[in-house]
Amino acid sequence: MNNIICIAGPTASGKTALSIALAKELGGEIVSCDSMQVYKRMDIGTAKPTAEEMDNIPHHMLSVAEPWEDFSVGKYCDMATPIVDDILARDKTAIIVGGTGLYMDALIRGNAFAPCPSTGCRERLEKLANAEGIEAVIQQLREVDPESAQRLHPSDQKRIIRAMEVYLETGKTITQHNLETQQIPPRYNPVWFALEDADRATLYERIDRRVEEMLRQGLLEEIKSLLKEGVPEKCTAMQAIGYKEFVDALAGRSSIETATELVQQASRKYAKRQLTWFRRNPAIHWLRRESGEGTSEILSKARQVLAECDK
RNA sequence: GCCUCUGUAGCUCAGUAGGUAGAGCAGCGGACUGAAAAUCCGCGUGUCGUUGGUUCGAUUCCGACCGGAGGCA
Repeated sequence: MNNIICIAGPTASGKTALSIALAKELGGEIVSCDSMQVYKRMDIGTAKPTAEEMDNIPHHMLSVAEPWEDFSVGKYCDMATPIVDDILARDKTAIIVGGTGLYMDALIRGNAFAPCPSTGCRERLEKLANAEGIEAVIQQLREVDPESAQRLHPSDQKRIIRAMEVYLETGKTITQHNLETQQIPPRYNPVWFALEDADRATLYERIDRRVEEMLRQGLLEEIKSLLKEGVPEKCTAMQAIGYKEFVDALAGRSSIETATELVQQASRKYAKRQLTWFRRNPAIHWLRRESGEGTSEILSKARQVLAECDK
């Protein structure tokens, strides 16, 4: 009997509904795996489940950080791992659900991340890149970690700086670090699910409708009050889809209509990237939603897979 | 009714002095090890409005027709 279940899938694919239905059936608890639902007071735009939807099923890792905090995969794993262990210790099923593939993989594999101390090292590298161009950082990286310098695209400034930072902070190259973490066997062995629509257009329609629904539920008010309490416009949380675009509109840099379309479009692209991430996970059982199918059909498909796994 | 402009990718538009065409956006595919709802890479998907004519060859030149915009009546 496997007592960890992962539910992945693109945005607006029905992960929340499935996870709660499964939790009721199995006596499980839900661990959210979403890089934006961790922030407090960002409820509507991140599509957090409401108290009514949760229906008394325990939910973890929702609203655990302040919007101005810099959250990260590392923090997520540090917080979520003991929660999962506790659920298992109480002999209940842990249902890990969310759309942030990096976080989910890291939690399951028990990744040890290269430390990220705030010694100003990253800032210095960023300054160098801005002043002399990223080529200067690539040059440094090439000397200590030629594999990374070769592997990373010259335009991918973020990863180039990160690679150099890891070396400067730890004395070990990120190449070596990655190699070592790959050797470690996964911490957990879950049953993997991911949701997918038979027809991409159906997903896109659902995304469009959901953005409109968020506006009706008061997304603009939510954003206004975050700004009012002093959450900086450029912090990580405000980079979330549905926030950055409406921040621009509220500041008069675009219209609400334009922002709405941008949010819908960004969500479509995001859904595509999520699917790309999950597709390369061979352990995933894909729950394919044919047109017109709802949560009950998906739930019974999941049930079948679980029965197979129990044999 | 007449005159002028216009019709090329899903959208906005280039272009071919006649040799079946290319940009941006959209879309599709991929990468991803402490910002990941972030960041980055790759890929043109086409009855060139329709139909005749000229031509070895027409999206390109000529005619007619159809659709759109404007002007004169």
